[in-house]
Amino acid sequence: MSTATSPQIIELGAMRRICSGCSLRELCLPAGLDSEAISALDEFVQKKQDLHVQELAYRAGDIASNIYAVRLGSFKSYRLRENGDVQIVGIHLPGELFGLDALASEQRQIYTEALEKSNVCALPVADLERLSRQIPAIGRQMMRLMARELNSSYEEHELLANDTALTRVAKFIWRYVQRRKQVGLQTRQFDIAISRQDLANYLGLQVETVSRAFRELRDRKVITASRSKLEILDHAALQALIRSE
Amino acid sequence: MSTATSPQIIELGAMRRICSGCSLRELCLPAGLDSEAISALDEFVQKKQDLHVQELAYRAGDIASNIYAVRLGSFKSYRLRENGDVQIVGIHLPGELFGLDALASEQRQIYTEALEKSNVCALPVADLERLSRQIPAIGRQMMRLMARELNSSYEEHELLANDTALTRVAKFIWRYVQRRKQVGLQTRQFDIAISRQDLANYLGLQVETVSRAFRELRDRKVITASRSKLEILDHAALQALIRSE
DNA sequence: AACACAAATTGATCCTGATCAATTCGCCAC
DNA sequence: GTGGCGAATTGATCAGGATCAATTTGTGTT
Repeated sequence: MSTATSPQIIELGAMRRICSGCSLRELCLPAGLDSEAISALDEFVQKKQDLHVQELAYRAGDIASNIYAVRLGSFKSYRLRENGDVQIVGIHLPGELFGLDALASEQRQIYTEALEKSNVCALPVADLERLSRQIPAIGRQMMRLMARELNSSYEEHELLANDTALTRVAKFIWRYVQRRKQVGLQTRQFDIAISRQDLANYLGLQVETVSRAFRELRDRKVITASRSKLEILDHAALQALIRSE
Repeated sequence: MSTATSPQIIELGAMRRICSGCSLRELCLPAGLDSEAISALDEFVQKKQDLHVQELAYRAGDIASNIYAVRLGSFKSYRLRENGDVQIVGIHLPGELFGLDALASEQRQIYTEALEKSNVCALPVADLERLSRQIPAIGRQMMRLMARELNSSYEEHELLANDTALTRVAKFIWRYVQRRKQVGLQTRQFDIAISRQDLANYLGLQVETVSRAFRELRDRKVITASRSKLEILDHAALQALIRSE
């Protein structure tokens, strides 16, 4: 039961204080930077932060003082609709950045909340701006990361505009697995801290529909799933489901 | 009949070659920059470009060499789905930038096509990068513009995940009007170059459903609409429709 | 002015996913 | 281990929008 989480714990132990020693450096802000640039980053990336379940990294209306890199755990970003309902607009996994949307000292438009016990690097925006003036590569990397965000927002648009419930869920799982693979996490069986309710909300569906999609995938022997435990039985079948749309 | 377009023609005449004299400078890249920074921009923003209906500013796979500012006309950005279908992910109006998603010399992921006879400023990315090294304010402005893009992608997520067909159409029209207001264009009656088909595609609906939503809005005396001519009869009612979701 | 063609509208029916309503399951506290 | 509670599942019904099928309407052309 606890085997699914143990690789993460080992990884946490291996992490160093700073980018140079961080196992996520290839995927995070330092990706593609030379060692000089990374050393410069190291001086600023000292602020690490633990967050417990449901703790907010920031709330809408806050002045954006940091961007964040997920070291461990996961997060959801959400807006509050006119009627007070939550709309989840993003999920953040280890090695990914969040809070980029409020760059250049604007006010936060969204809330970002830990889905489980998590740990982040907080990167002060002011430092980053100063730094990218000294080292252009860092500014360029920031741009690249924001561009990546934009591109994945297009993928989301596509999913929400056209895909059936089953396809949405299958795509979500597939992409989730790909993102885990990126950072060297287990891709066969693992925990997803995201509740069915949150997943439904994010995918523009109802909980019941998501539940039925899971059952369908279980019936087709593509996955096994019980609460937060997920096991991919047939990666190929999952991919096939997505391609056929 | 042609009265709806004549304000635009007058505006075109008033435009200068460069940012300093451009009527859109308050909303475009130069927004918030001091006159020194704008002068620096002026040296690079010389490349203007006319595009005819259906002409592509760029296609997926291209190396991104420019970002674009719409001076006149409108554009749609789209992805090609696995099955070859188009998925429109963005609409660009005068005073807005597009092509930001491929910053930092990545390959284009999307196509951007003129919806009508249009005119853009093409800003070479290489120049911009050099420029923002000299003048930090320009780099910061770029960041701010990308952040704005991200935030509007969250609004789109919300719309696609939760809103009914009528609300989607009402929101689209409302936001479209707000964007026109921004740049000082008519907000009571005007042309929308976007076809019902494209609008449906963008909003994740079928053409017939969009058509029925227009009829509903017409029945409620909120708008009049015939093909591309649109008139807002009751701004307040339109806004009320959106708020009630 | 009449024609031709594409775009938009309208109508009828179908189907996917929403909604309403119980259970059942997993997990934590004691 | 047992109890309790929220999360998830399952079932039955409903409805909003998709789909299929004609028309109608605009618009540009000769």
